Amino acid sequence: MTVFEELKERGLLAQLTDEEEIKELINGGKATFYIGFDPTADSLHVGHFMALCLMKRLQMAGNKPIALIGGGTAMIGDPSGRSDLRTMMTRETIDHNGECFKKQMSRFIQFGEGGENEDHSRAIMVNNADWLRDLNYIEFIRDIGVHFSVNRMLTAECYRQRMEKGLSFLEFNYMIMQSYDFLQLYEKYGCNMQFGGDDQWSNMLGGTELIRRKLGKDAYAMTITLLLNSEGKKMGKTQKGAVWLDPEKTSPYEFYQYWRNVADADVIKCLKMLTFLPLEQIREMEGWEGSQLNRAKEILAYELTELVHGKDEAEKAKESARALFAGGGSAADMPSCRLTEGDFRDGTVDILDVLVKSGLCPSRSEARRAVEQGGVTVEGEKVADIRTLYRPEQFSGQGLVVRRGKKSYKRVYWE
RNA sequence: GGAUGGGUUCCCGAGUGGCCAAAGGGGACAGACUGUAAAUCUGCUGCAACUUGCUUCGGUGGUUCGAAUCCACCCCCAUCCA
Repeated sequence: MTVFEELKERGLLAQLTDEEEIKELINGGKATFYIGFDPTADSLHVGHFMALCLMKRLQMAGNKPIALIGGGTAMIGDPSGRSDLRTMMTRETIDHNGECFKKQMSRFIQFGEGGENEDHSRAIMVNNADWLRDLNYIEFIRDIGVHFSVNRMLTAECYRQRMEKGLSFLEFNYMIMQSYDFLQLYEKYGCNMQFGGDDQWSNMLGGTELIRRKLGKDAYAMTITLLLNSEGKKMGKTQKGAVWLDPEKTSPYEFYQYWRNVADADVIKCLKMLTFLPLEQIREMEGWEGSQLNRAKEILAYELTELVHGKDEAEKAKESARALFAGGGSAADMPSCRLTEGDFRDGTVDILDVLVKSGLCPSRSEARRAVEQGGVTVEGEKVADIRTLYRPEQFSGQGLVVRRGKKSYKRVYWE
């Protein structure tokens, strides 16, 4: 099976400028393609992960990836898919974030050193801050700006949505900057293709058109399907925010749990789009029904945790989850928290403080509610009274497993 | 710059002087049912205290026994005009 067929089969492809050409190029390993990442946070998240997987797949087929860190474009902010203005970030923050991206990406993609005899498919990383930040305004609009029609730009989906809510001139320029990136990469590295999320389509088209007008050459663009859940919302978001790839921001256990809990309707789609499991194996799972799908979710969670955090972490997360949900025995690797001297008053802590200190509840009021509604368990015993007290020695050794609701656990201990 | 309409608790959105911690919906959370799913039903949703206190309605001052509600100034948003 060719890469192109595989991508198609997995449901990753959304829009393409020229299907035949693109198929030819990527199947033959002749493409040099780029994907842009705006460093708007200090870690990549699940949304980026799809793009990284795509990069990896194409790299394995012999194509050369260029990871573009948007140190310049991040200073403007992409209006696509947003209903409000982004908060402006300082140059320092953007640069710091870019560095963080770089480290995380190196785990997935093979980067080269840039030597002459290097394999074509080694990836390179560039930062558009290098050519965007020092642009001269007049020169730029004369040179590049002439090629853009405002009338056309306004008809682009990403701007149309913003016509109601308001769109600043700053953000309006984003498309032009991104198009300019493509042109730069085309000239410098012979980059002939751009990939990105489906919400990037109009920005990407801007680039191919700019290259045609400016150089009279053809370049191609292809978008990948946005990973939406069955309710039509972007996946990888929780009420707490994004699901991060950085273990400090989203622990491997939480990461695992996120995928373990996807809706029935989404499992197969996620397996296809996010994992590297062979398609035959996934097709088999498609036939699974009812509670058997639970098994598929476990596979999904394991696979992804392994990809992102490694085998050890994936095993640990799986064991913890099994112990908590299936067995009841306490697992050593579940999230834990340590109490300190100051947490005890008159030699005791009440259950509410335990809940707050462990981060299971944000306030005593909420902790009180949780207990009153029968949602709190300590070592498997339901806590009925909000004034239940605990002594330090009860937390020694393995500590106590405190549970709030069905899915939030913390092992609370005291040295 | 001018005119008009707006800024309410996580979100949408009522509320035009006390009965407002603020209707209603959504979301989130908890319970029941399940498969760590969905749907459904119930509860709950500012903080702290066991029935009382404290902080909130763009900002700052003011009027009043009392203001989300009235007044002044300011900031921000939308629409129309320039």
